[in-house]
Amino acid sequence: MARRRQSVTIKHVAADAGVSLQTVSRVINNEPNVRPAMKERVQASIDKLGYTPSIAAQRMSGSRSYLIMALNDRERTIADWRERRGTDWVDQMLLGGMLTCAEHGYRMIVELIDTHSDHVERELSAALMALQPDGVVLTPPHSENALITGLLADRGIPFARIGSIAPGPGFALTMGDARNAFDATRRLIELGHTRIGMIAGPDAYSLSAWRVEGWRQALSEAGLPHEGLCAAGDFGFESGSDAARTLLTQDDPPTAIVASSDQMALATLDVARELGLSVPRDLSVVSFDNTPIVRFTDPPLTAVDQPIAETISRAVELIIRSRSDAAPDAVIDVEGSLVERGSTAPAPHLKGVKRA
Amino acid sequence: MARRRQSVTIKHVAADAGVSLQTVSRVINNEPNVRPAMKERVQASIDKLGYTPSIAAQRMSGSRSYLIMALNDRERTIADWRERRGTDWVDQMLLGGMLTCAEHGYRMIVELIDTHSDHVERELSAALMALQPDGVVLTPPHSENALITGLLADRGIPFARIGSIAPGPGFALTMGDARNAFDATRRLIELGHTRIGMIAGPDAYSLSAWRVEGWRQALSEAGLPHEGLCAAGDFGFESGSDAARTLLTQDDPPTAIVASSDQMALATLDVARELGLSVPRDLSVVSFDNTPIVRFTDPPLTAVDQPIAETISRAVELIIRSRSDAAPDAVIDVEGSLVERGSTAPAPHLKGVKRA
DNA sequence: TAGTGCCTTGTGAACGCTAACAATGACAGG
DNA sequence: CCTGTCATTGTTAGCGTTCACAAGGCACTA
Repeated sequence: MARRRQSVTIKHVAADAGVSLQTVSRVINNEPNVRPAMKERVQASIDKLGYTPSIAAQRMSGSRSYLIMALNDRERTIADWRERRGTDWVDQMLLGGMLTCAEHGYRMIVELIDTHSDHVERELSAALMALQPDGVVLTPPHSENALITGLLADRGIPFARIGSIAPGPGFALTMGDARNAFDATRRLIELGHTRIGMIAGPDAYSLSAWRVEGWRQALSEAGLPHEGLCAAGDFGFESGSDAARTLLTQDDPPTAIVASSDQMALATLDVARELGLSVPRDLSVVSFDNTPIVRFTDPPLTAVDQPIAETISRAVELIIRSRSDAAPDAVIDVEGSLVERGSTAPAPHLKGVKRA
Repeated sequence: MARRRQSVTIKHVAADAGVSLQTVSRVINNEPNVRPAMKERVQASIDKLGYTPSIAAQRMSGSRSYLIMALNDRERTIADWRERRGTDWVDQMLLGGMLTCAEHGYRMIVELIDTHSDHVERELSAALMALQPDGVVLTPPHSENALITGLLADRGIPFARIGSIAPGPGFALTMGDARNAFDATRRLIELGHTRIGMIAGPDAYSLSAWRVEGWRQALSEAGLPHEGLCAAGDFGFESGSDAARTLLTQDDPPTAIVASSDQMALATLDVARELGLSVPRDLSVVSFDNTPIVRFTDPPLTAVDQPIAETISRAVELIIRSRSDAAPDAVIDVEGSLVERGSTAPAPHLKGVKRA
């Protein structure tokens, strides 16, 4: 009820140390021209009174807000929540991003915005005004949204596009999706598979396209077919079931499937079981993301490890550092890897497996 | 580089509408005494210019910050991240809390603080000053920390204690841990189990104690023993393995185990496999939390559904509403439930199962 | 008609902090 | 000894918003 003002302000510190406000401000911000003795005296007062600057006031006077805004797709986030899916992105983002922010004295705040909405610009603008972040991390599919990147570039706010390979304004951080899909497919080919299916992600995500591209290229190089072997989902479990069913119930079904997300791979395991196929004996499955869940499935999933947390962490560092350096837009490639578990095996010798 | 001031401020709106700043402010805050015609005119200017208030400035002048701070245990969060565990709390909190905040025009920001540190007060104080949140959500084990609750109560900041049943300052929101543990144990007894083990959480969490209490009470009521059947972990996978091993390698091992977290239940499945025990034939397992992962294990886990997201959501609503109403401290009980899956079955008929 | 009160709008001051500039002092070079 | 330069500190104004209060308008009453 009682509107409580800031308990200890810079004014109190200044009074206690017997100096001007500005001097205290200088100490707080570690500015160069302060005599060591003075600095020490002020610091003592700060410690004594337990003073911490208010970022609201700092931001007001044109300084940093020490806030990095992570922009996430609202639709997808809500869907994840409703269906009680694991939230691969959100938690990785938070953990990787928040901890890195904290290391540098920053904070991360997650903001949800609909990508497909007509109000993207409006909403983003509002969020920027309200929070005054020093930088923004864009996750797919926002990373590809020209309205968003344009607005941020216009305002001169440093930002990073996660999972986007296209050069352009801001930092682009890719996790090598094409290469990872290529390697995973290549591995399946080495295991003797000749019909290898792909469950792609939604079109709005350019990384979906890159994964499909890697898969297709590996097949081409080996002279294997890809026609009719690709079905698309939305990264979620349900859509994965549909896609897997489509692929596995066709005339000459694949003996291996690369799924563009862990959830869709889980769905593939379910569908396989339903069709009487044993994994990995009759069907090999490789998933993308390698979120914690895949270690505990039956069988544990061979997965492409997409180092999401590390990528976000890198993004945050780039943004924070870009304040001091002149910010050169750059494309950063974070290395992924294939983690082999129990869901992949040599191709079945008996061709044309019958289903239940 | 160029220090960019707020693009559209209240001043621009006032000029555009030809009124004073205060009038615009009144419209923004939906204050009563504004003539409809006036309100409409100002609103038109706001829409036209795409104006959004800066929360920094709002907070500066003593108004709300529209920020709710969620306080999480830093140690545990970092551990979750390092071990690539699923983050049951963080993502549920975010999803439940953030969405509810958004509905009311608020934002949620997650702040990590070490509970065991000597600097709790210091860190919390700093966070409060920096962010000026309108309310705070405390998750275990912070919910039990008198230093934290005391400080918040002193400052008159509304806050909620998640997973704490003790009355005291702030809202207490419990998920009925004791009752849920009781029900789960009761169910195992109905299935004919007579030796039922418990893998408890760490002492710092009072909900650990409540779960143990529920388990013990169910056993007592049925005249079953509990001595030597409880081992403690830290909610994480590794500690769960140790605890499960301790319970299952004793002379007269339990035929059913209630684990205080999904991760520890997963570990129990692993240890059972390692010892040559088949779940649920030789051993029934019930877990706590019901995070998404438990649907996909082998076998799928019977789990106590702790409605974390809903609880956080309730907490946020209480906090937001407490601004207007006089805030009566209250204890809210959110109903949990038992979700039966494949990891529970009637007690094995052959007693004294030998292990490999 | 003047007085009373409410409803509506406007006016300064303040919130906590920093940028820009001014002022002070020390020290070196001429 | 004077002057210029640099390092250090202080002073003023302003960031965008709301609070407390003042002022004006109108309707109704006496």
